Amino acid sequence: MKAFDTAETSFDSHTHDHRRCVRSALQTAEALCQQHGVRLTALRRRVLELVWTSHCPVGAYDLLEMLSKDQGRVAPPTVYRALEFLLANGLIHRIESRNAFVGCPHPQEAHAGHFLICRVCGAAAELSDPGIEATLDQRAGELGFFVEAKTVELRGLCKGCRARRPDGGEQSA
Amino acid sequence: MKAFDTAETSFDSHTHDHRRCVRSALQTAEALCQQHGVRLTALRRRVLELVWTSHCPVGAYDLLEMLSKDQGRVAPPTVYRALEFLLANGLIHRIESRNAFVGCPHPQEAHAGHFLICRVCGAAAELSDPGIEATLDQRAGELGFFVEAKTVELRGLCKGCRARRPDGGEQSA
DNA sequence: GGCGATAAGTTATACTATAACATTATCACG
DNA sequence: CGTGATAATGTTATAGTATAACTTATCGCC
Repeated sequence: MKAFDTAETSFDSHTHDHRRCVRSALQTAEALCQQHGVRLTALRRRVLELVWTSHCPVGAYDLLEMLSKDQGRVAPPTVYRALEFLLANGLIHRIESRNAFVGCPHPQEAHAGHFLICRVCGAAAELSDPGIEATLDQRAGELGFFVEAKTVELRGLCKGCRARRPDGGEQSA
Repeated sequence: MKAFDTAETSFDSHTHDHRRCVRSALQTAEALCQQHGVRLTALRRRVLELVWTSHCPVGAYDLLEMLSKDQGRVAPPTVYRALEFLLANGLIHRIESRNAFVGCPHPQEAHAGHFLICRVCGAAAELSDPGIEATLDQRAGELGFFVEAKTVELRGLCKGCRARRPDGGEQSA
């Protein structure tokens, strides 16, 4: 597996052309679902698009509200089922420490998502680092533990937010 | 920092003398709170003791129910406030992927908790591995990210549960 | 004993997630 | 086509997790 990260695009939401992210994500999703013989229905596609509105993890009830703007009234299971599908097919990741969801930028390759999450701008950047994987797997292995799923979430300040407010978000004195 | 893990004691709840774990945790907590000039009140102490009933992460509402057995009726803020205190003082950890809490076996040293969580027996073992820390910090650092908090949770099968049911918990055929 | 600060009690409510069952859409096959 | 199996969505209700806001009690200190 090759190293991979999205810190540049994720923590730079203001300047990069985010529509490209979205378009690309949807295209990849279409192709991948086709290839796997699963159905990216209009609803699922729309939820994926909504998750991709930004690089910030978005909550299920936020999605619910956004969805309600299109369709009329929407109930929780609708969005949770779409999320379940997207998770199962690796198109999004769940951020456990926020109860929220974020688009996966490289769903082609099966992988656990490792995240840097900025507490100021809220963006989540995905890492995929063979070093991290290897270290974790090795340590678990030594203890006889068989790993099925990994959650790695680092919270703090991204480069940009650090530069803008070195104190980390307090009002400036 | 030295390497550290609790896989033996955590994944071996049936055979080890768990009362010793509890007693030791409470003693350490007393000492530490004294030392830091914070108050381990009867309530907080009791909640810590309840969290330590086992090596399995326990939910806030489970604690609520247990507490109600002692005291009469107890409302959520009571237990959440105690948990908040215990978290702030490093006496317990929060397991994000379960919305649950587990006692910290070495609260003397400030550290992020890294966990192995068995999906069969439910126990959570804490790792503290300089290698993991270093790898994560380094990778974040390269991307200009300042890490304030880490969540590392590996879910799967512990050694014992693997031996008992290689399939991982399905009914045997 | 009175005062300020910290902790706990109380009530209400917000947020997150799923169970269970009814209905509709899709697709393979005859 | 039609029809029946399967998958997807709609609907209603409820379970599970967490916090806001305000009141009362307790502690430590002068």
